[in-house]
Amino acid sequence: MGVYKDRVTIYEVAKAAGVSLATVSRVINNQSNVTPETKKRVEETIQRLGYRPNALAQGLATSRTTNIGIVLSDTNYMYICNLLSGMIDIGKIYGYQTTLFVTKHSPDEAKEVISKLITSHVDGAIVFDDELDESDIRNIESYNVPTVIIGNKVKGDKIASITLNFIDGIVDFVEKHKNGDKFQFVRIANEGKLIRGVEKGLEEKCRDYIETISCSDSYHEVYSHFVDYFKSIPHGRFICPRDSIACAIQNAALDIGLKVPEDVQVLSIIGTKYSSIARPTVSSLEMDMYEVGSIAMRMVTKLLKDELKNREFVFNSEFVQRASTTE
Amino acid sequence: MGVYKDRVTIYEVAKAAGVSLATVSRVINNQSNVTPETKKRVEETIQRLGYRPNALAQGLATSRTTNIGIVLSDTNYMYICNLLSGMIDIGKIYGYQTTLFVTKHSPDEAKEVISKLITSHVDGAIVFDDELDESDIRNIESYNVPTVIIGNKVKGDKIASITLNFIDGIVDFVEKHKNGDKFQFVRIANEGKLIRGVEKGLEEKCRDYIETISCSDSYHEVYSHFVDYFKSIPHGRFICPRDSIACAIQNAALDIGLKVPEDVQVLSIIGTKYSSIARPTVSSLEMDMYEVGSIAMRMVTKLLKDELKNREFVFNSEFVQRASTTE
DNA sequence: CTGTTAGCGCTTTCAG
DNA sequence: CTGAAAGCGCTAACAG
Repeated sequence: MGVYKDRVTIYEVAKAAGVSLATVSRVINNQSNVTPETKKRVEETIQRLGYRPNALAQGLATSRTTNIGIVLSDTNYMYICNLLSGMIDIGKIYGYQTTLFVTKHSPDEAKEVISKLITSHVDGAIVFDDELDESDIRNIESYNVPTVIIGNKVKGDKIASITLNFIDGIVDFVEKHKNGDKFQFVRIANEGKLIRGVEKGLEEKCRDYIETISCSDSYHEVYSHFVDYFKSIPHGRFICPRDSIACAIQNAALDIGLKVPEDVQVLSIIGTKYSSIARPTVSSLEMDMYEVGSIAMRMVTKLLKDELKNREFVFNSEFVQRASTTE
Repeated sequence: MGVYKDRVTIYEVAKAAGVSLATVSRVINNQSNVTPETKKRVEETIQRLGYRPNALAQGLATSRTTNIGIVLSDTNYMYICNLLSGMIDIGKIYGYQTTLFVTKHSPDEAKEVISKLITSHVDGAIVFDDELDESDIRNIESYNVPTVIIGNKVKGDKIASITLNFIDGIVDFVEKHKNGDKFQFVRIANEGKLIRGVEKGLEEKCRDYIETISCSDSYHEVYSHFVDYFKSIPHGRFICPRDSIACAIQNAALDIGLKVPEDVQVLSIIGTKYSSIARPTVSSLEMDMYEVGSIAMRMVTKLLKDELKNREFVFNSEFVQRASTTE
C-alpha cells in the first residue's frame, strides 16, 4: 500500500532503547528522575523511530487533554474571527489546542453541541454563543468543565464570565443626540443575543428616541431595501449591529444622492477595521475582540489551575466618532 | 466542593441497568442487535445518570476520533474565516469536529504544529498553510493521516489537493491593460505562499509590465505610506493581495485629492464582501472561499473512506471589474 | 440477543 | 534511578 509507518508505540520505543515503558514515559514527560545517558538514548530512539505519543491514550490515563473547547454561533463574521484569533494565540502560549463547536444560531444544535463538548473531554471551554442559556452552562459545569462565558453573566464554582458592555456607550450617544430624527434600530433576522440585548437595553432606557426596523442579514438585501426606503423617506439615523450593515445603509443613501451624515447617519454597534476603511468612515462602538478573546483564554487557563480570583470581567465599549454621524 | 457528578462511566450504566457493558456499548453505538426493551432500559438509565461516552476512550479503542485537524496560518483575515466556515459547516454534516492548528506564518511553529497534529490523532487533516512544504505534508502522510492540501500541489496515496488559481485571471487582466503605467505589485511582509506564488507567476509571465513595491501588513501603515507616495507620484496601478490593502491605497489617493480610477487604480487579488462594500468598489479576483472550504472538507471525508476519485481540484478565480479599475 | 474478556497506548504508584 | 503492574473508559471478537 505504501510507506506508512504503523504508528510506533511507547512499547516499541522501550524495547528498542532497552528500557521499560515507564522510563520512556518519564522522558517524554520531562520528568527529572532519569539519568542523562538513559534520557539521551531514549530520545535518540524516539527520533529514529519517529515516535509520537498518542494524545488519546495520554488523555485517558491522565484525564487531561490540553484541549479547550470553543463554542461559537458562527465563524463568518470578522469580529468573531478576531475573537477566535485572540483565543488561539493565547491558548498556544499555554500549550492548549482548540476544538471548535459551532451552533449556527440554532438552539437545537446548541444542545447537541454541548453534548459533544462534554464527550470530547476538553479541559475547559469558552462559550460565546447566543442560543445557550444559563441552564446549558450549568449543564456544562455539572460535568466539571471549567467554563468562561462571554456575554452572559453566570456565576459558579468553575465558571467565569466576561460581559461585553455596549449598551452604556450607545445609550450615552443616543441621549446626547436625542434631538432630531428618531433613531432606527436595525434589527437583523436571527441576530444573536448580544445584539438583542443591546436592543432590549435601548428599548428600556431610550424608548422615546428609538424605533425598530427589520431586515434580513445580507449586505445586498439591506442595500436594496434601503434604496427603496430612502426614495420615500430621504433621511434617518440608523443604529446597526455590524459595520457591513451600516455600510449597506450609507451606500444606499449615497447612491441615491443623499448625503452622509447630513441626511442619513449610521452607527455600528460592533466595529471592525472596516469601520475606518469604509468611506465615509463609520462611527462605531470600539471593542477589541482580539483582546476579549485573549482575556477569555487567559481566564480559562487560570480557572483550570484554580487561580482565577476575579470571576467577572467587564469590557466597556467606547464610542468612536467618525464621519457617518454628526458631533 | 459542589454538585459535580464524577463522570459516569459505561460500567456504572451497565450495573444500574442490569446489563453488561457490551450491551451499553451496543446501545450507544446504535447497533441493531439489542432487544427494544433492553435498549429502552439502557437509554433511560443513560438519561437518568447523565452518562456521556468518553471520546478519548472510544478513540483509543477504535482508532477513530471523528476529528479533523485544520492547519491554518492565521484566523484574522476575512477570507480565511470564510474558508473555515465552509469546512466547519460541512464537517458537521458528516459528524466531524474540527481541531484548529495555527502556525502564524512561522516555519518553526509549522513544524511543531505538525507534531501536535500527529499526536492528536485526528482522522484527517486539511492544510492551508504557506509555511509547510511538500516534505512536511509527506511527513503527515507517513503517519497515515489522510490530508487535503489547499494551494499546494502534492500527490500521494492519502493526499488530495486543491489548487487556487488566481494567476491566470490576473495575467489576463494585466495583458489586457498593459498599456499605461506599469503595474505595481504590492508585496506585504510575511505574506503567505499563496500570494507569493501569484507574485512569482506575474514576474515570469508579465515581467515587462510589473514592478514591486513593499509594505508592512497594516491598513494604517499602508495608508500613510501611500499618502506620502502619492505626493511625489500622483498616479499608479496597484495589485494588492487583499481588499483591505487595496482600500488603504485608494483611500490614500482619494484623501490627497486624486481620482480613482482616473489617476490611481487598485485591484485586489483576494476579494471578500468588503470589495463591493468599499467605495469606490474594488475590482478583484472572486473566489468563494466558503465553497473552497466546503469542498476541502468533503474531500477529506471521501479520502477517509477511500472514495475519492479525483485527487486534484482546481478553483479558478474570476476577475470582477468594479469601480477601482478602468475597463 | 447478551455477556466475558482482551486489548487500545499511556501514566503512575509501588517496589526494588 | 528504573521496572512491574494496575488501570483510565471503551470496543470488538468470541462464546454462549
